[in-house]
Amino acid sequence: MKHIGSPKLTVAVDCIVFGFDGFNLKLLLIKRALQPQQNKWSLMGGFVNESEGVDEAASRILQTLTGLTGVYLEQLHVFGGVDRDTTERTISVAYFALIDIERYKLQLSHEYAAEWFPVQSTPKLIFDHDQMVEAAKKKLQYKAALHPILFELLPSKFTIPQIQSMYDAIYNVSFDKRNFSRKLLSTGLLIKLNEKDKLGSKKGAFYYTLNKDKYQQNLYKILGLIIAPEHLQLL
Amino acid sequence: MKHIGSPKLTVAVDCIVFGFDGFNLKLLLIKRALQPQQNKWSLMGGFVNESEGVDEAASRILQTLTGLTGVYLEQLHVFGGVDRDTTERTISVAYFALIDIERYKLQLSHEYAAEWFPVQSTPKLIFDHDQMVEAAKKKLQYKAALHPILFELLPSKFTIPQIQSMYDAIYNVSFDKRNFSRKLLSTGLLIKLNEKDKLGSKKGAFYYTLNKDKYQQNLYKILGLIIAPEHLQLL
DNA sequence: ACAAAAGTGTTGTCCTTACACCCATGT
DNA sequence: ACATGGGTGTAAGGACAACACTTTTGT
Repeated sequence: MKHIGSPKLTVAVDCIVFGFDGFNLKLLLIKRALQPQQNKWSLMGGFVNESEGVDEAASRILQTLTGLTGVYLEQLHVFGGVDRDTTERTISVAYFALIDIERYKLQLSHEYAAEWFPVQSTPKLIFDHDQMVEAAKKKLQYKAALHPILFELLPSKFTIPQIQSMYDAIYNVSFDKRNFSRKLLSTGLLIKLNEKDKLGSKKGAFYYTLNKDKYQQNLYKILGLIIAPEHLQLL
Repeated sequence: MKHIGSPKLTVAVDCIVFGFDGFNLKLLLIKRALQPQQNKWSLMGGFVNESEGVDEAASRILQTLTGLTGVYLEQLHVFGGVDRDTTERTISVAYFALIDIERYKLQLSHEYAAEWFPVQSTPKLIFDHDQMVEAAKKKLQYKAALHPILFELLPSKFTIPQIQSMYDAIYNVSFDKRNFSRKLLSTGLLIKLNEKDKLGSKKGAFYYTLNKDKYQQNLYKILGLIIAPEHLQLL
């Protein structure tokens, strides 16, 4: 192979953003402003420029389309098939993010065409974006079984029943509440507050906050959290 | 944003190939044939063409440089920093693979400039390839703790002590041989043969083969194999 | 007073770990 | 006969799952 000019390709980034509103797991989608496929729903996507890193491009694109800043984005997978984009040959680096819907409610204002959809009932998306979402859901289930990442989805104050409904939603099961709360509290990641949330029940449920120091330390650890690894059927 | 021509970038692929020779975990490297950085050691890399998928490009490049075919390659990560390639702006999709060194010994003949290095003593590699190798080692440790993937590294016949020395090598520890073999056998993935390997000891160790059907079924499962998740300190 | 969800306690089972001995064989 | 690594057995402790009842309060 000689040193001729190397081939150049269009490189895109697409962001899968998950959120939780206290009841349902949701997905952030946007109505495409540009051709082709105008007005169809899609993930937040855009092209990587010559002058920026791929990770930076992802942050920039997410911010441009939704106003969201400071969101932790993680690489998911490269979708590089020849025919994935029907218009021109494009490879796409997919990213995914978890955010607390309430916290970003203001940032995600009506200036933007982005909207939350329950993950069970999303519209048909353009290109191979549905595949990307599927891959992201699997990765979320996989990681959440081992790492306490789902706290990213929660507001700064939350109750244990709220967390459980999130786990229940993500795994489509309902965990035993006694064992669930015991396991959760045993991590030492939660700090009990003296306040109660009275919306979900008559009795009210105590609020907790995240012990942030401990959370940071445990992010890179594996916790065997909540769901028994043997019950997972994913890669 | 208007629909102007989208920016185009050079997209490369780099392959990190792990192997095991019965004693040490090894890494396949190649002496670079082309400018720049000629004659320096590097991963197997090349450019993605307009007409091929990224995954296909990875297979093609690995085959071109080493003769290896039919190797399972898995996406590792995209390295997309602006300055990672000192020559021109290039993004690289890194792949990693596990192979049984003996099995591919013939394919990997002297026509090719690829060589095996013990992972502990690899030469300095070009660009950010050392970072890629680090990331691949972590991923290997991570995945191997949960999935029985390390069998990919083993020849069709192998002994339990051999497997253990592989795990010991990968995690830099020495597991208790009694608990190790019990745990391993409890997976039901191994079939005992009537042959013994007499090279490693006077007594000789029984050979086993992989129960392939069961292995395929379990690949997508999580097994909590060998090392206790709590002891892992990796992401 | 009753319905509805929160919260807490116990027990048995299984899995994991730690540890000690015997076995087969080449020299 | 002895040294070397291979192979097995067991008992104690810890983690997990299954399960039932009391508490609080809005209506």
